[in-house]
Amino acid sequence: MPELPEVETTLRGLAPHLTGQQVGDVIIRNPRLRWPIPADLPELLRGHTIRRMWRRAKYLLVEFDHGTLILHLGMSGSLRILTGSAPALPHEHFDLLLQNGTLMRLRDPRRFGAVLWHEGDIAAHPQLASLGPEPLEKEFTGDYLYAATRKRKAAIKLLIMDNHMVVGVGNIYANEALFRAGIKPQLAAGKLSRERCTLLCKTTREVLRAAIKKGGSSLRDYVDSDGKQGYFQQEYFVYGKAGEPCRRCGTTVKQIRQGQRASFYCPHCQR
DNA sequence: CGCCAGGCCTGCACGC
DNA sequence: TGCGTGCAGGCCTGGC
Repeated sequence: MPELPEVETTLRGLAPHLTGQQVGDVIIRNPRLRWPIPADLPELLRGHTIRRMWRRAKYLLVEFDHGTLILHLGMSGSLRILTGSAPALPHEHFDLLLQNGTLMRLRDPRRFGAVLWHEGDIAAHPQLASLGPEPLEKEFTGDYLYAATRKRKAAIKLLIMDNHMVVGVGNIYANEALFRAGIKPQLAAGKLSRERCTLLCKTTREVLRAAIKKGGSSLRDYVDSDGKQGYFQQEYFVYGKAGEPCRRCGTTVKQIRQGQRASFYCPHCQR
């Protein structure tokens, strides 16, 4: 279930293997992801060179001279590098073969992910055009968050998970960032002071950075690994801890539902 | 067996 | 009218 740190780690793992390489072939075993994988992708990519790989929100972008391959891991997707001819296992829907024998393989049991092709300005792509700032870039500041949440009655947790507000903050890290900031997830976003916005901005970056750092240490297993990527086994303060004592104060961690998703918080530490 | 997990798009209802 | 906002539904399968 990739959140931004997993996507970033995937990017860092893939980029050295793919950048500068020429595509030999594309294999689509099952095109039925969130949107169909374009059937003409093999013809589009064969012989073309990967110029650059980068990330916007949770979209992985593989740039060619004539367009961009957009990859999204959805909820259960993972990408890994293989060499030689590895037989495909169930749920391994898509391969990008390079002329040097390297193979990038997409596995996505739940098929919420996506493989798309876009020609022209990638920033104009419908899926990318209306995204908010990257949480780890300098545009995401306390002042920005403060301004963007004024008069908003929605719960702060829902808003920091909203890609128009800031991208890449999934359920786990939203819960953890709010705990670290001492902010109750149900609090109406518009009621946050500027100071608390600044703090939340800071803790959001902290939890994401810490997770990326953890992910980096598992990168050595990237090639020819068994492919089990999953979450980095990080110690969470509140996520998944309903009924357990808060690690900070001992109060029982509560679980509620917001926007059909589980929220966890400490009623004592978070106000 | 049924339910839940999760990202994120789409569509609906509402109010200014 | 049109937009921003706030909800809810839907897509999937593995694991409990």
